Amino acid sequence: MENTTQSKTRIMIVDDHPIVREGYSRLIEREDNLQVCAEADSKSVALNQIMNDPPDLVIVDISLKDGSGLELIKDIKAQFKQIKMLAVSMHDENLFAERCIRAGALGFVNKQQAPEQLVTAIHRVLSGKVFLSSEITERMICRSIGSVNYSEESPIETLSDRELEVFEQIGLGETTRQIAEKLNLSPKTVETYRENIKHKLNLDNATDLIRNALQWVLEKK
Amino acid sequence: MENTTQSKTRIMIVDDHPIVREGYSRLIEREDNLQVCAEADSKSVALNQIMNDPPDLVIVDISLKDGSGLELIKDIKAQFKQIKMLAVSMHDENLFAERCIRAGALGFVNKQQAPEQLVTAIHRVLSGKVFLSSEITERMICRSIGSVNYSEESPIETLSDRELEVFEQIGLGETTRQIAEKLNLSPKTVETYRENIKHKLNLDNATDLIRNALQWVLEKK
DNA sequence: ATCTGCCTGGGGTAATTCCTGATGGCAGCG
DNA sequence: CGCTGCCATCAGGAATTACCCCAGGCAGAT
Repeated sequence: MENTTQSKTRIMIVDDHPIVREGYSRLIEREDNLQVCAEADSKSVALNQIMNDPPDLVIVDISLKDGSGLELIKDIKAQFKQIKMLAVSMHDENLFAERCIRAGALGFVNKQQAPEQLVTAIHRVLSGKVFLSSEITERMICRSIGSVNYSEESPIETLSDRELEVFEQIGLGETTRQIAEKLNLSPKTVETYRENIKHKLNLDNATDLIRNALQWVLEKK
Repeated sequence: MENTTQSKTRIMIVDDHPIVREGYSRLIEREDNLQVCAEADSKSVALNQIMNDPPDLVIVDISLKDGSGLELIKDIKAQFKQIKMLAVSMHDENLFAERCIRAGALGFVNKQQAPEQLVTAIHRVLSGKVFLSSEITERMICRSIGSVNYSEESPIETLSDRELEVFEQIGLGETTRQIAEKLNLSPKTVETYRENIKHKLNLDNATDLIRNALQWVLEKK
């Protein structure tokens, strides 16, 4: 971190699990031309560090404590256009891969994939190309062509980015007020999201909502 | 893995995320007297490997693909009494720590904790001691003091029959009103039960109550 | 240029939560 | 027997939240 070798590509890791960051570091520093220049465990810390010392590439886990990594990706894209981003998640790629790409990432890797995949993804993204699993690639193409019915296997996919964030927080046991504080929103806004989610998922009341969200979080679907 | 130094303690890692396993490996192999002897991404693979070549300690992520890591912990305890176990999870320790200990693990570490914590935990567990956060330790002690029977039972035992009935209904997703109709009670009465339950189980709000009730219902099977 | 969806929040009423307290029953105990 | 404690049952009232309707700004699509 203190030794700035000129030739190496500088990578920043954003994940709220220190042990996972260790894993990334190990994989990255095994490569000759890559080095880890910074780590962060939250959106705010990440943005600060990027401002002080911008890296070439940021690896973002989209499930962060203080809201969503999706927000971070959008912010980085808005403020630092030249920085490339690779999204990582333990969640189902069907649900998040497209969102990450739309938000501004160039690639998406699932944590269950092999470690070599991550390295491959890094190199592809650094060269400006997109890295996605073949399934997601195909799905995105089909959808852009207009095959309407290639989408929405689960009603959860119909949730917007923000709604999905709130849904996850509900599943983590947070109350409306707590979610509002975490995401820096008015409680009223969070209430609206809860209403929207209930409509989209066809849920009748708050109890059902909590139940579904909890189940989803536990099953990581 | 190929170099079998006699003096080193042999550790097995069970986690379904390869990148996370990398992180563990890096931390463990930084220690002079520890080595990673095997990795597994599921319960069945883990049990097979243990049968062929038992390690000294197993690190188990309790959220595995093929069911719960809790099952794995129980199985290992049943079949290989001498193997020590350390449970790891990204989920809230309040939800799982006690269960892991009851299942047979000697320690519990949250993935959000610092990496050094994991190393500390490994050493403690290897020396036969328990590793838990101070919060959980205190909670478990308080509970054993407060309850009549000193066994490792949950405070759910302290609920009266009626309270338990209501608790189960909550876990099944019924609202206060629905429960009142089902049990032929005034909604007010059901509310009182909910209050009592929250007190006895030390829960702060309705969300936590639903969360615990649902968890309990799911676990009964 | 209009339309649609998303993000953000406010207003107002119904419902629920949460705390306090009350009644009667029942069981144990001195 | 009277006292005490626990349980089941409900009520009152204040605070909070859920729920439904609505709206502006903004971005992308048609």
